[in-house]
Amino acid sequence: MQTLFSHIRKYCQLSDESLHRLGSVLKPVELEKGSLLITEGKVCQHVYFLERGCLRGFYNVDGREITYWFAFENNFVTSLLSFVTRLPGMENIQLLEDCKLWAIAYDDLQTLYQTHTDINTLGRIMNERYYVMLEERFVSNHFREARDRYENLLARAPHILQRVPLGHVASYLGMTQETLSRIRAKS
Amino acid sequence: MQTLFSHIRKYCQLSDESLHRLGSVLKPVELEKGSLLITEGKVCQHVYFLERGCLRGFYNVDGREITYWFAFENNFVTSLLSFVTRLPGMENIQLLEDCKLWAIAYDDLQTLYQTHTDINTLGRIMNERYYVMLEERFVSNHFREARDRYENLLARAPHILQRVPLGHVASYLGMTQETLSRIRAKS
DNA sequence: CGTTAGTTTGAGAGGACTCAAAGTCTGTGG
DNA sequence: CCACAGACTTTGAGTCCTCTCAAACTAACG
Repeated sequence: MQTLFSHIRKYCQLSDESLHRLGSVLKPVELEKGSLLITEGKVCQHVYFLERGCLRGFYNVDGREITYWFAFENNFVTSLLSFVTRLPGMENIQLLEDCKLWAIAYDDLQTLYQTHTDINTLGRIMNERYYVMLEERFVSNHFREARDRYENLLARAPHILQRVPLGHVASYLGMTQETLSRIRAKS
Repeated sequence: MQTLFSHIRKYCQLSDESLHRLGSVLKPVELEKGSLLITEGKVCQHVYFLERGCLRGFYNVDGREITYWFAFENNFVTSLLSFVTRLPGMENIQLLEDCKLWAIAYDDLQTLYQTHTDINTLGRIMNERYYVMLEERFVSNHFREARDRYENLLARAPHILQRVPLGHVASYLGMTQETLSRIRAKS
């Protein structure tokens, strides 16, 4: 839990009282590689903090899995769309390694938002950061050539290639596994 | 300004005091079609509320303009990345019609966030909503065929096609203007 | 050492791109 | 009311990238 607290401290200062309250509603979760943390068709009830491991978010579009997000240590994870709208989401989140997480339930978080201003601020700041990251991803996906998208990823987040199966990365980059394999071969 | 207030009211209840304070820092802005509201290389200093008109956000990638966002009446507009990080952004925002906007400066907004809890909450909720919209866009862009992306747009936001030049829409959909024109011809 | 998951290689088809040119629409001034 | 300029859209032809389907290869693990 200290890992989470020191992660939070990077973005905003919480009072001891707020940290204590936050700590009291966090539940530890350990799951093994391959299992699904969040599945489509359900209302997402938790935000998770990923302390160890990595995972991917994916959609089923037209019979194929579209991976659009990876998370590694020290990141918050949820199906934000479903979590925020309280509607069933289309998103799946799958563990790519054995993971250690901390979960906070929707109702608990809303209560904290209302009772603790600094946690409300934390929520806003985290949201801003996630928006910004998604936007960066979005723009880099607009590179026309598959090769450019790959090289952009290589420059921006090479660690992804070291920990994630190629097929998922290819999907993340909007190309087939075969194309990505050929691009790498020619590097 | 009432337009803005009633827009806000849809998402969260602000106290009269908060509305009054918000109103006191808003500056009206009127600009004509074609002008740039935000340009790359600068730190974005404002969030705008678009009361009338429409505009687009675009990046210059590799010598060509990539339109990735449109905004119409009753939307907040900013270069969120630059606004949040306080770093120069790569984003441009251009008016596609004559527009009426309300501007709020960064410092004013931060002050309001600190002094008025309900405005902080509003900021968080707006961020959540914008994240969700971007994510939806992101996923719909993963449709493989250009035709599918077009039809998805047609189902989701047909008004865009009625108000925005085809070239921008094509860029928004990640295809050339010629391709989009041919797709429409075959519908 | 066999099984399975993951990656690479090959061949052929087709969609989207580029460059180029011809239409179409709209508003302005004569 | 017409003619024209400028912005926008469509059409054409040829090329190339990426896709699909298939099969072989490699690595990891029990």
